[in-house]
Amino acid sequence: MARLTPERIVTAAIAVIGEVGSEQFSVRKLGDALDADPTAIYRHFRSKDELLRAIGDRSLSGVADDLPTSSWRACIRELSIRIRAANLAQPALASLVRGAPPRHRNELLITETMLGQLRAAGFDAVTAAEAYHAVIELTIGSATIDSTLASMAASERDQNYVEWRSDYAALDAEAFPHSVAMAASLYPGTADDRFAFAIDRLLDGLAGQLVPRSP
Amino acid sequence: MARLTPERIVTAAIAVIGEVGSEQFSVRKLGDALDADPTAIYRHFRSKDELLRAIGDRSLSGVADDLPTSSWRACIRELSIRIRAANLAQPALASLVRGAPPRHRNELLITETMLGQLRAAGFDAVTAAEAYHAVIELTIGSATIDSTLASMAASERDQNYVEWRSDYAALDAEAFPHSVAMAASLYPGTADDRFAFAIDRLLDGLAGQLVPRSP
DNA sequence: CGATATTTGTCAACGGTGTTGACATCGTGC
DNA sequence: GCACGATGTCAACACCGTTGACAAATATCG
Repeated sequence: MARLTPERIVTAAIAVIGEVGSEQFSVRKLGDALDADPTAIYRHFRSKDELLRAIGDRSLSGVADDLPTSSWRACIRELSIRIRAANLAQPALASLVRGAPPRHRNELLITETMLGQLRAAGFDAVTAAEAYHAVIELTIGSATIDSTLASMAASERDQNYVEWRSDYAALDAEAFPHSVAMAASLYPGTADDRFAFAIDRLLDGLAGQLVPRSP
Repeated sequence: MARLTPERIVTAAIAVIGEVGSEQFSVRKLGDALDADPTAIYRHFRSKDELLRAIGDRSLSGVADDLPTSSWRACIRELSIRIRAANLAQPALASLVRGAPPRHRNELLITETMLGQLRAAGFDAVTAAEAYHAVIELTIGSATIDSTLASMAASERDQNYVEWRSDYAALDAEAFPHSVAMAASLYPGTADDRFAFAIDRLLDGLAGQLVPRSP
């Protein structure tokens, strides 16, 4: 019987990443966690990158389940919030999104769901595609920027915000008047709040593209 | 006289990245390009990460110069397009944006410019901060997603699009009806076009937050 | 100028990485 | 039972970022 399977490897890899962080994750550590020779992994994945993609897809499982059906906006909003959360929890997802189109199961499900919602909302094919790309870009960008912060404890995170704001406040007020004046207002709310604001404004703008003259 | 300076090192590093790509960039290759021992670099930068940040800031030079003054939307639009272009040309910028707030000169200049435009447009401090974060998130996300494609030749890139669309078209039409139906419409226009659409819709949404009852 | 102190470049080395090829072992189909 | 392919093991390759000890060059000061 095969002791190792792709599923077991991915599960163990997620556990290892949870312990040591995605930066320090290595094939050798994964081998140790599996009580197997590190190179045995290469019997199931062609490369570490392929393994990372599988990890990414795993962490997207369930993301498109039980979404709100009240409106296309509510559905896409919730979906993008979940995608962002999955990315924050699992930075390995980054390697899945880099340039390559969705090829794995859960990715395809996300695309299908979003395209379906946009079409049902009344967007024509090209605009729906553009809107889809826009939502994904914003979601990935937010996750990328917040990823370092998300891996910190809440208190440490707050401490960072305090420091950053005082850094801005300490700038040369002549060269950077607005930064200084707004120092206290920067990084408002939580990172989740800021993303909610951003996606809501994007959805506002997208809604404006809909049926300019029908009702 | 000091043969090596931070400026020379950064310049050489950008050249090396241009040749071998940012993935393959290493301190040893940089040392070769400088005709110096690789470890000499550590006399000028504490770590490779610090060097990457300096590279990032260098590639942002001029990004905030001569921006359109016709409207806040035109200004922010152009600025974000330039930031995205800089990120695509120089993937090392990614390490600059990950979680850390702007600390280098050009980054601070970008923040200052954008905050100033938003305040002048009439946004209150908190909303201006939220809008700033939203624009940056979308810009970084688009650059992240497009970075792999941007490093390819135009013909190769087109070839990729063709393949991806046919991948979608070949999906199971029962499980992924919208993906199949819209296969030909996916990845519309150029990546630049798609970003322009996205930033315009986000700016639409942000404009909707302005003075709901004044004029 | 000379002597001294600090900065800068060189070298060897450490501990780590992803990956490959040769070899042994195991489970399964004939 | 045997052969064969899939899987696990081991040693090794070619890299990587980084550090410490030492030499050369430069700056500082009497």
